[in-house]
Formats: sequence, C-alpha cells, structure tokens
Amino acid sequence: MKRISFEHMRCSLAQALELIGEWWTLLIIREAYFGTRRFSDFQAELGIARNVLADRLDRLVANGLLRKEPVAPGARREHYRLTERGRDLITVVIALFQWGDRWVYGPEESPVRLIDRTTGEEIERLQVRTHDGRPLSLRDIGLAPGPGADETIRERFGETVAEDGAVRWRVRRHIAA
Amino acid sequence: MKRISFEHMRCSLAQALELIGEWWTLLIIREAYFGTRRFSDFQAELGIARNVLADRLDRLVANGLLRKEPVAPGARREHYRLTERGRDLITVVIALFQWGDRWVYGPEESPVRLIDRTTGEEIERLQVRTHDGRPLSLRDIGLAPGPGADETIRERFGETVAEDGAVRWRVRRHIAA
DNA sequence: TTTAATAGTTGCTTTTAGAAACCAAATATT
DNA sequence: AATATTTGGTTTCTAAAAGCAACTATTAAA
Repeated sequence: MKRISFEHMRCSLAQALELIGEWWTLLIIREAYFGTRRFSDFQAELGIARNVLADRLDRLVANGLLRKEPVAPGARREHYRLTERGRDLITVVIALFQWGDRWVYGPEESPVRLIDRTTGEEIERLQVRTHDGRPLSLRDIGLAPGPGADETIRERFGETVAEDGAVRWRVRRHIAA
Repeated sequence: MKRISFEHMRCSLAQALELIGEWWTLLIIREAYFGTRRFSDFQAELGIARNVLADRLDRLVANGLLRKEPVAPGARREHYRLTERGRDLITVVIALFQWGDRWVYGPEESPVRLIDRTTGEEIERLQVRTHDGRPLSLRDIGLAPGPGADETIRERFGETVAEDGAVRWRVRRHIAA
C-alpha cells in the first residue's frame, strides 16, 4: 500500500506516529528495553520477518532512537542500543502497556508486572497532572494553540478579543461530552 | 502485505497495539477527542482515504473503542463517539503527544498546548511514579512475571527459590544499561 | 419534489509485509 | 591455518493493505 506520511501534519502526535507508528516498531523498542541488542535476538524473540526487521532498525537508527555500536570495545560486529531519545519513549510504552493490561487482560491475567525495583511494589498508573502535580480529570484537560500553531490550527480554536484588545483563543475541551 | 497479528503474544503492549497500532487509528482517536464525530468530518480533517476510514471505524466499533449512535435522539443518521475504553487512551495520546512535542518540535515550536482548563497552565509531563506517588527513575523500573505469565515469559525471568522454599523471580531491569 | 449532502462501497493501482532462500563477513572450532 | 558455524543481513517472490477516484443508496434540506 502506498502510505501517506504524517510528516506534513502540524501535530506532535502525528510526528511521533510518523517515527514509531509503523507495524512492529514499538515492539522492537519494547524488546530493546528488555535488553535485546542483536539482530538475531530481535528476530527470534519477536518472530518478525528479517527484511522488515532490517528496515525498521535502519529507520530507528536514522531517526536517532537507536544507535549502532560495536558489541564490545574494538569488536567488528555491531548491535543496536537505545539512545536518550529512544529511552524517553518509556511513558509511551508504559501508557500502552497499562491500557492493554486494563482493557485486554484484567489484573488477574496480567502477563508482566511493572514494579519499583527497590520495593517490589507495582508502579502507579500514569496520571495526567497539573503543572504543580495535582491529578487532573479528563474534563479539565484543555487544548490551546501553541507558539508553532499554523493557520489551520488557529482556525480550529476560535479567536476572541478581550476588552483590553488582547487576543485570546477559545480553549477547546479535550474529550467531547 | 499479509500482516502478522500480535494477538497470540502474551504481552499487554502487543495487545494494545493490536487494537490501536494500525496506520491512522490513533489519529482517528485524537480527532474524536477533538470533538469530531461524523464520517465526513474525520475524512476531511485527516485526509484519510474513505475506504480505509470505513475499515478503521468499523474495527474501532467492533473493539469497543468507539460506538455508533444516532446524531440526535430519534434521528436516522449515526455518528461515532468514544466509549469509556476509548477515552481511557488519554494517557497514551498524551504520552505520544508530549514525546513528539519534545523531540520533534521544541517548546518554541509546539503547535498545540495541553492545558489545565481551570488555570490555563500547561499540564505536567507524564511521569512514572511509585504506588505511593513518588517519581521513579528509569533505572528503578523493573519487570516481573504477572499472574497471567506463561512459560515463555517465566523463562525470561530466571526462577530462584528462597531458603523457605518460596519461588521468587529474578527481577529484570527495564532499560538495559 | 427536487437537490444536495452524507456515509459509505467498488474496482483498480501501488506499496508494504511475510516467507524462504541465499550470501558475505565475522567468529569459533579443530 | 583450514574449516565450520553463526551473524547480519539482502534478494526474490507472493499476498494483503493503503491510496485514489468513481459510483451508489439513503437521509436531510430547500
């Protein structure tokens, strides 16, 4: 299938998906988190076709989520390690993980637990919070145009002008009622 | 392409991706968050091919992330609304959003801001926390087999038996060093 | 009553994923 | 040093998705 790229969309979500939204990509990242580094190990653990794996790894390296480095100092052979950029996907991975855990398996069927290594306790579910750390309910999450908003985006938020002449944007509620 | 399903994998992440990991799906969810409900509006906003949109919407309804309901009480025509299950993807969407915001645009180029509607302040970045709410560093996140672990999973965590005969599992660090 | 909009479907093309076979380089074995 | 094996791919082929445009049936608007 000729597939449309999301690159032209001015949306952080679309950009993220452009880099990690392909089939297999996030499972490769998961596998890297798990400690897998070598081509054959990714292949064997995931059961992915070798040509597809090669393509995904290339792309992840090109996009700076993985980097290739010698398996040992001075060795010829190389393997794949997460970069800072790749490691920062942890919240994405955990968010998906917790969602699947909750809505596909229940708590009694969860195959893997995410724990605090120092206590062994399960970690908390990810929560949306205000800038000062208070949990924020869905209804109170809003959207507003950012500094990089283009015309299309600003159009979706209506412009309003206050009495003092300052430009405001109508805040859109996240989640339609 | 004949595409392998992730359904057989005993992994919450794989299950989540099976339901929302296809091309376009998460952008459709985003659009639904934004308030879009009708077929043509999804199509026009996203620029997705109509047959693909039809397929995705069907699948999302079948999987209980969206539901079809009359556009108005008593009306013939129907549109699509998020279910509880779909709305609970908010952390996934925000995690991806924040990642893209950080690593593709910078703070100065962000097209859309996520805010607390009551104060107008930007929301906090999602953070991994312990069960009692303290922020948890990457290095302290661990994995252990859950109640629904199968043989393959348990194999990846080595089994250890304590003096009292109780079975323990070696905790695996998330993120290889 | 006619027109227009909506919500798809159909058929065709292009691209991607999967499978298997193949191959060169690096490493391990004798 | 010669041989075997493992590793990290590439190539070729097939089948299924995604894109595109044209078409259609139903609902709503004028």
